[in-house]
Amino acid sequence: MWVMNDTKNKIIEIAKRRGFYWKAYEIYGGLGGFYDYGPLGAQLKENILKIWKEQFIIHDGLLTLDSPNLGPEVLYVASGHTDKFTDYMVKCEKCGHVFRADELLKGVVNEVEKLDENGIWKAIRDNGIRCPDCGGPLTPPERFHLMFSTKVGMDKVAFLRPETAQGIFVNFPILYRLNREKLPLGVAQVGKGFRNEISPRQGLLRLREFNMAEIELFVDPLENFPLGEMNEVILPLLTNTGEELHISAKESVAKGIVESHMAYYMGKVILFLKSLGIDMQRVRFRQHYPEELAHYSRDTWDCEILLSMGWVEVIGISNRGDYDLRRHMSYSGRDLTALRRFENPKKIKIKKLRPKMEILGPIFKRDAKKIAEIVENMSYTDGDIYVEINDQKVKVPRDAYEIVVEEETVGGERFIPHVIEPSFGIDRILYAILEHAYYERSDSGYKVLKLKPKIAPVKVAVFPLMSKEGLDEKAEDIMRVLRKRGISAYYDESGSIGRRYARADEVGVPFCVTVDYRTLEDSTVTIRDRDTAQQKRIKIENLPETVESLCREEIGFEEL
RNA sequence: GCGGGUGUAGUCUAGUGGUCAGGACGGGGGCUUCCCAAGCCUCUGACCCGGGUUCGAAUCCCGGUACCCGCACCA
Repeated sequence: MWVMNDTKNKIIEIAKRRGFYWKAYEIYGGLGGFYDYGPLGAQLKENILKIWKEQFIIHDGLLTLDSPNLGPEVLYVASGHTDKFTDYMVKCEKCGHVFRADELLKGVVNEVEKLDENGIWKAIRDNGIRCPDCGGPLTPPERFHLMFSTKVGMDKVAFLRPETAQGIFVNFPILYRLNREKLPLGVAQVGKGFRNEISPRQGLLRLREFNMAEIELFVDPLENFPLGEMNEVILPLLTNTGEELHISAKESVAKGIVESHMAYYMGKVILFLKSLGIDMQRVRFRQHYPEELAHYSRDTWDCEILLSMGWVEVIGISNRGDYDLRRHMSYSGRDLTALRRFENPKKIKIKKLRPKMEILGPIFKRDAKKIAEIVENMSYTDGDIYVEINDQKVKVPRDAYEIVVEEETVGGERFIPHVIEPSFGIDRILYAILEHAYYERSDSGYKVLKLKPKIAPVKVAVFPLMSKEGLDEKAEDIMRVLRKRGISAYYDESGSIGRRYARADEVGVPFCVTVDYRTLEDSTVTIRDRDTAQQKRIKIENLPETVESLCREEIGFEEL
């Protein structure tokens, strides 16, 4: 374990020294759970997100949404977060241990979740509950809010979003229309989330402000999702019954282990992580135990990556059912349903009431028209009808209407879509990439980040073998040409050539170009591959193109 | 939030109640016979913050803050 922990410390050291990330606000002593991304880290994050957007948004034609970080109180009341995100904590006065009050009262009091602060305190005293560790007396409960709150304007309570998802749910009707009223409808949002963690730890792994990329896939629960290209992707599964399986996505659905939409995304996640350079031997999907599920979730599979501190959740795929839309419907009063179209529109015969005006008229005079309207819209009935009009109940006799049978065509039925939510912790993924990319060369012990060219923050370093006799100017020219092609490049003439290679390796620069004396004779340069330290010589005029295809991973270095 | 530990240049670290806080690596400049962190010269730069004890505190004490480990928490 200490060996593994060592890796973590080395990553932290490089991250700070070379500019990937570091604790925020350090000159004021720092602030727990907040980090700055430095030049390399910010670029790395951007590259990760670019690939994410390509694979999840563009490839699948999802809609993108960019909604605010702050939301009104009612939004989070409806979502269930104000309830579920507030814990009442009690502390032992003797040994100082802190407990969740609801945990202590479970089994002692019915409907613990309905108790407020006073109710909890009363229940603790009435039942003589004491510290489970040492038997000491407990303090009154204290609220601990896991959402950051603030005021909008003078006094309107608002919360910073703990997930980007709610912004998508409340926009379902618009998005549904923009998708031409078709399901499945996938909406993606990349942005920040905020959670006031009790104790943020482990650097980038537990942040109070973090980067997330979320998809809400609205589906018809009656429809099975075709897995397409994901059919044969092998999923490493750990079920909540403790079963470990390596089976294809297709099989996982066929065996009833994974719901089809979720299986599709699990396949995509595997391909995504592979393209980021994550070691597939250290990836698994772990199914949540029923008691572990979030308040909105019916089933959750966490994608976990093995890091030096153990298995770490980086992506969660949840089946949120119709929880969110149902809640927002009831709190907002808006219709958030979708239409399930029948393959063949159904003809339905319905019995309706048709008022007979010749009878209603004489009885009700002026009110006859209004009463007729009411009767017309009533569901089928027989016998005398009582109708309320002008605050009075009046009797419509049976002979004042007749029963007719009408045929209607029904095109479909309305239902609340279910939501499948793959949610990506970008900061955790970024950290996992660094750990999996890190190694020390066996011969020299030098540190290397074997970042894939696609995500490497810097693609090329250009060196003059010596900074004289025009080699330096030539090298700087080459760097400028590369930059103009949109390739992130830097120039380095400081120190020996070996040191410059080492410096580049440590931050994962995949390719180094060196201008030497032969360059002046035949306009060729050497290009060096980080992972093998091998060099090839190519013409300067071909360099930008070559580097471009290398960085797009269209060709490998060995093919040069 | 609790218990334990830690906090010295960009990084890793030495150190003691009392001269100028030492080293290594890094970084800048220069020299060099220059393709994998070579060498030499030179420069750069630190005692987490606040209070207390003391003639004197980076060192001891208290508080804060941050990190690490454990507990708890982690929708």
